[in-house]
Amino acid sequence: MAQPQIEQCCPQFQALSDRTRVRILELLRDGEKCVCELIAALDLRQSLLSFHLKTLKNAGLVKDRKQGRWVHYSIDWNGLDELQKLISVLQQPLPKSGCCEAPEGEACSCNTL
Amino acid sequence: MAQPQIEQCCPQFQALSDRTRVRILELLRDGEKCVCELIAALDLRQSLLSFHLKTLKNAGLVKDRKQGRWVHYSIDWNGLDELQKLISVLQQPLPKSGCCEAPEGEACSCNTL
DNA sequence: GCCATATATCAACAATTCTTGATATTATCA
DNA sequence: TGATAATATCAAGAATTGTTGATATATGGC
Repeated sequence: MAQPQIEQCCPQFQALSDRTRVRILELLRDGEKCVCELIAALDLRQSLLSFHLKTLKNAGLVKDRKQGRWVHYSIDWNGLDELQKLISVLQQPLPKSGCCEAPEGEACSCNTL
Repeated sequence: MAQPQIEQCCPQFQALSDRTRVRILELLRDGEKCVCELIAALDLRQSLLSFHLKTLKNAGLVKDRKQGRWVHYSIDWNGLDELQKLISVLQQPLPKSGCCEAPEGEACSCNTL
C-alpha cells in the first residue's frame, strides 16, 4: 500500500529538483505574491517564471488565485504535508519477515544497520 | 540561514524524481542488498542500475559497503533525515515582519492562508 | 598466472527539461 | 472600442538526464 504512493510523488520531487523553483517556494513562504513581484525578486524572464510556476502548480506545491489582471501564487501546504508524509514512510525501515514482533510492513529497529 | 540549505538539497530531490530510483530505495527499506539482487528484482541492465545507484549515492541517500566481489547498498538514513528536516523548514510559513510576537524568521500562524 | 564473476565507467544516442523570443489571452481603463 | 498591462502558451534550440552496448577494473578460485 505504501509503495505505489511513494512512486507517485516523483513529480513533486522533480518540481523541487530545480534551484529556481525552490527559490520561488522560499519567496512564497512569507505569503502569497503575484507573478510580477516574483519576476522582480528573481530577475527572470516572464515566460520562464510562468513555466516554473506551472511546474510547481502541477506538482501540487503551489496554488494560484486570480484577482483582476493579477494572479497571486501561494504555497499549497497540503502538497508539502503530503511530501513530508511520504518521506517519513521511506524513513521507516521494514522489518524482515519474522525478525521481531513488529507486524509485517511496520517499522522496527532490527534492520536499521 | 535556512534559505541556502534548502537550495542545496536540490540534488536529493533530483535523485528522488526518478521512478527507478524510488523503487531502489523501496527495495532497500528492508535491508541492504547487493547489486545483483537489485538487478534481479528490478530487471534492469547492470550499467543502468549502476548509474542510478551512483546518483542516489551522490545525493547521500544510499551508501555502499564492499565485501569481496560484491557491493552492498543500503539506505543512508542520515540523508533521508536531512531531507525530512529541509521539507519541514519549507513547511513553516515565515511571519511577516511585525505581524505577531513570533521572532522574525520563525513559524507563526498569521500567514498560513 | 589465468579464468570467471561482480560492478563501474565510457561513448553515443534518446528522451526529457530548461530557456528564449514571439505571440496569444484576458482584464482594466480611457 | 481601442490601448495598455499582466500572465500564459508556443515553437525552436540548448542543456541536462536516462539508456544502451561495449569495455575496464577489481576480486576470488583454480
